[in-house]
Amino acid sequence: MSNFHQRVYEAVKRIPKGKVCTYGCIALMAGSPKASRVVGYALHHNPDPKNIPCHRVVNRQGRLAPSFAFGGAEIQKQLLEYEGVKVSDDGIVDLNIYMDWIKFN
DNA sequence: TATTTGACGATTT
DNA sequence: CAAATCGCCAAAT
Repeated sequence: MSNFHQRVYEAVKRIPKGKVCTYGCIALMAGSPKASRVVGYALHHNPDPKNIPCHRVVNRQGRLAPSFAFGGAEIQKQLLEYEGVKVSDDGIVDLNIYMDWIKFN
């Protein structure tokens, strides 16, 4: 298994409950700031759905991935709200609020 | 080894 | 504001 995917998985697992992270951010933590695409690719494989909260991962706009297909954007929205994340009707989250945990990493 | 592809990002039209 | 385009990187075939 490639070290890169491994890094991505660990990074996603590190996301605190009630917080979210962007693909680019995970890519940055994984060691490649530009590999945001690969992050999505890795999560798409999702070898460990029970430990990998993909619903906490959103795109740069704080918007739920349009091509998201793990059950529908509504599901992700509900999951995030259940964890205390405010989600707009369009499925937009406040990155300014939920990205602040990153500076502690 | 080379080509294709994809849960993205940022910029331009 | 929405669609199109280019750039980026690694995995899959």
